[in-house]
Amino acid sequence: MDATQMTDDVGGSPARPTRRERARAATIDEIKETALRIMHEQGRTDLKFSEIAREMGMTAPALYRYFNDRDELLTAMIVDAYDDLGNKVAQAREAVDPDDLPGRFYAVAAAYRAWANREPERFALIFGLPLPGYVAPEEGPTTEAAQRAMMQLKAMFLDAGQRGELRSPMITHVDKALHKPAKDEDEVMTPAGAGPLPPEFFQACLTSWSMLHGFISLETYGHFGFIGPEGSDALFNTVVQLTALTSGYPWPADGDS
Amino acid sequence: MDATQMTDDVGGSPARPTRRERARAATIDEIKETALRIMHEQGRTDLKFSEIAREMGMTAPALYRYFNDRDELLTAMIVDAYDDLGNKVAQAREAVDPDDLPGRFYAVAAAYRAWANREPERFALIFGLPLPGYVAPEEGPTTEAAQRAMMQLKAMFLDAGQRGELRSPMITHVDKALHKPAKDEDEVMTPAGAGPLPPEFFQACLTSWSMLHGFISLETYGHFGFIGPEGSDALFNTVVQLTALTSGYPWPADGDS
DNA sequence: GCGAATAGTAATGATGCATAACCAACGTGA
DNA sequence: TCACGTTGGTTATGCATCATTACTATTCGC
Repeated sequence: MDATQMTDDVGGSPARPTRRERARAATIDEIKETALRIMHEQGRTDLKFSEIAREMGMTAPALYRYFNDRDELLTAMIVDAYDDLGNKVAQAREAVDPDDLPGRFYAVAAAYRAWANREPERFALIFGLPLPGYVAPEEGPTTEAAQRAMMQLKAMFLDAGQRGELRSPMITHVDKALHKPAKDEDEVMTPAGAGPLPPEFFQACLTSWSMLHGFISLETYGHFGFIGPEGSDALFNTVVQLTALTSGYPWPADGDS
Repeated sequence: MDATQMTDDVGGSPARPTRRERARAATIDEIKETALRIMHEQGRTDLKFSEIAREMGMTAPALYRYFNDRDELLTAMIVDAYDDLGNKVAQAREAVDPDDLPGRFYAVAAAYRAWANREPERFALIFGLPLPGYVAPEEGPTTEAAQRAMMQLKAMFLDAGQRGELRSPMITHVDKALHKPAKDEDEVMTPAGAGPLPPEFFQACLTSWSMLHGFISLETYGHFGFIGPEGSDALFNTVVQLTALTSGYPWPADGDS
């Protein structure tokens, strides 16, 4: 029934994706790539079936074979965006010596920033005002994808915690409401084999996200244009530093980068 | 020529706005109010002349008498949004005892937050991805309005500085690029009769903005839904506290609110 | 009151989404 | 190898919306 789910259908033959399935998957990828390209070219986050089809040398109704409606395609685009962001961040983190915790923290922040600056439309797609008609499917794939991406930050704190490198976060109160995230979500967000993250560091995780996200968001949309690129870089370094220091994450005594 | 500027036109008859001018100004206000209402009702930041007109009991082409094109109306909406935000923040600040600096800081942050939560569309309009076709007029009114709003934060630091209440911000490097914002902008952003803000506090001003903005942006777009309203409040308090502490702004030793 | 500027309407053309009906191609099984 | 069913695609249709042109009515100011 659901066209988009036929590709990764379970039960069938996991070893051998049939020829048709491969062709279908390729077309789906091409649709998404085309949609993404149009988003970049035009600086918008909404999509027009007719335009995508035209760009692909197809006709609009054909796309309905692959996505039942606009929202389904949008959902796929959002999930892809979250996953791409998460992958880029994870990749950046793992490219740094595991013992260099500050380096990993900086790499994660820098990857987040670079991704946003490189793809403002995708950034807006997942972190901006939801598109007019769009309603995210309840408890659906977008939420899960968001949690996967968010987990990258949490994993970093967990890792530092397991190495006993976390200092106490710079906060006076740890609020009860933040002690326990919903259980099922916690399962998703906690990497296998890791103990639970102490509540104060979960809170630190969220404040870190906020701080980094604020700079990145303002920069991405051009609100720091008046301080120039060098100013932006300097400000970013400062924000990263403050984020690490306040969250209890290891940071060199006078390190600037 | 420029329809939107006829209302606050200088030079003309300052004492006596003619009947036509008054009617015209009223209509312009109604257009903007209607546009804003539609934005709220539909959760979108773009505008459709036809819809605005219909809502006003008019027809679309009539609006072109007041705004030459969509961009002109958008510019007016953006300026109004910045001004409203700035006013609300200033208002909140001035409602607190001038000697209670932490209270003022919190009030400003809370006003920023409340404004964003109350008007997500306006928030997106000025802090989100620019609308597809729209190009902000160079050196135009939007930039000035943005600076006026931003000045509220700067003024708060200036005031604390004049009272000798500022501690050193928690940063190791003050970057040259941030030392001198462009001169003309500095004129706009510095309230009359105040000495210049030392560079490290200008930097602190920007980091404060980033930190607060990050939380507010994520919360406004529903990314903190999973921690619930109490969790959001707690997180906000923490972020405000961290912002004040890291920026050198006065904050009680163990104050939570 | 008269004329010009201003406000408003009706008609036009273009575009987009979505669906239905129809056609082509491919691959599997007899 | 040939026919049939599944899948992919196009043309045709209905509906809705928006910006603009050309035209009409109103209203102010002298």
